[in-house]
Amino acid sequence: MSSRGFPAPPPATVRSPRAVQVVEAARRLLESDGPEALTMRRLGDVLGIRAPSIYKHFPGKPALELAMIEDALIELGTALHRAVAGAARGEAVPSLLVAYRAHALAHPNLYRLATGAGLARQDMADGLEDWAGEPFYLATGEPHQAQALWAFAHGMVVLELDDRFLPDSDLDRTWAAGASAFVTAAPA
Amino acid sequence: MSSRGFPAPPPATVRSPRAVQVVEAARRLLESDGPEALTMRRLGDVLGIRAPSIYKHFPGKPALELAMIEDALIELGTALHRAVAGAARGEAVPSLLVAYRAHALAHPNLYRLATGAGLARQDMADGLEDWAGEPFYLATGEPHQAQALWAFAHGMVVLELDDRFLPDSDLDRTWAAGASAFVTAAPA
DNA sequence: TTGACAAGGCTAACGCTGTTAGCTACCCTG
DNA sequence: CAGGGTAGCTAACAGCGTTAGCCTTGTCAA
Repeated sequence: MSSRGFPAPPPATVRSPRAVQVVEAARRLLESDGPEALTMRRLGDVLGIRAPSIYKHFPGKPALELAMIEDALIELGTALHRAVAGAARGEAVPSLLVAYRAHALAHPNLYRLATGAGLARQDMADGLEDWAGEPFYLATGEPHQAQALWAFAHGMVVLELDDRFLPDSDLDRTWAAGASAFVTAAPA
Repeated sequence: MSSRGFPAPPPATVRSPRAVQVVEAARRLLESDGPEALTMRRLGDVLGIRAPSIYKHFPGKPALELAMIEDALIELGTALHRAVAGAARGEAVPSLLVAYRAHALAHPNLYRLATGAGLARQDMADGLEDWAGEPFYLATGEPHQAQALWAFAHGMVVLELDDRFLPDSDLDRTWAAGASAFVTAAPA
């Protein structure tokens, strides 16, 4: 638990100082210029290095992406845990959804990277994904409700990021509709 | 409406006979060998053709993917319209969700292609996306409920396809939890 | 002081990707 | 029989992730 009022994330994978710099540069590149800009050669340019030298710090691009995803999950999990820990009684679900949406929309490219297909989940720090998803269980108190609420939040975010809703949609109301659905359906 | 009991899809883009063959081959390749196998050269091999010759039929890979996505949306929309049209009173939402899940899991790679980021939506046949999403409005009777239900279904499918749920999850129950949440929250 | 070794950079190159340019052969129409 | 469209071809380009092999620098022990 600790003084922050919610459980600490599992220990992150250790990284050399230079590896930390590489991840930071990769993240800036991804967030500012989009996923197609995250290229070993362009990342090398940012670092003042040739692309093959990056392989001195990470065995390949997937490993580098995994490091970025670990950071992203820690930050997202922290935001979600804080949201439910600080919510008034009965307000956990709406508070969680607001935090989820805000965090994802604030880091759209990182969110897409972390939730995209084809990532080597078995190489991720043990328990990190579970810890990041725990707030959904804390807010609903029931595992299937938690999974369903998570699916709703994730679906909303990806559809919103991809501009898949009708142009004049009032998405605040759609999020509210989902929140109230899961609140009224919550077990006693 | 017509005799099928639900509105017909908007007219599809016209394709030359050879273009139809190209799309069919591309679809078989994608469904059987996954997205990384859908390559212009490999597609050419399947067709007994060199990769540059494909450009006689489609201006580029995105246009070819768009054609595949149009087919996918027509099929998905047909399945969803049929599900709500044939559902007993009050059973529209569960019936819709069952059809959505079944269709997506039956064509996982095509579903991912159609719902992935970065597709040129403005080039798609007018009204096709709206028509395919219409069953969600028909099942809920309210636009924000419809969007929220769609987000839940899409989120469930992508999380299920990506194996992001805990290994021993009973996903039938999770789908049921979402269905009942939206049913009990539905307006009078 | 010197030798060994690791860390971290480099160039050259490979096989893959989507794509373009330019050529050629066939077929249908006038 | 000429012209034009259709549909194939080869060669090539730039960019991708990645590997092999080399070299310099710094540290640390003998």
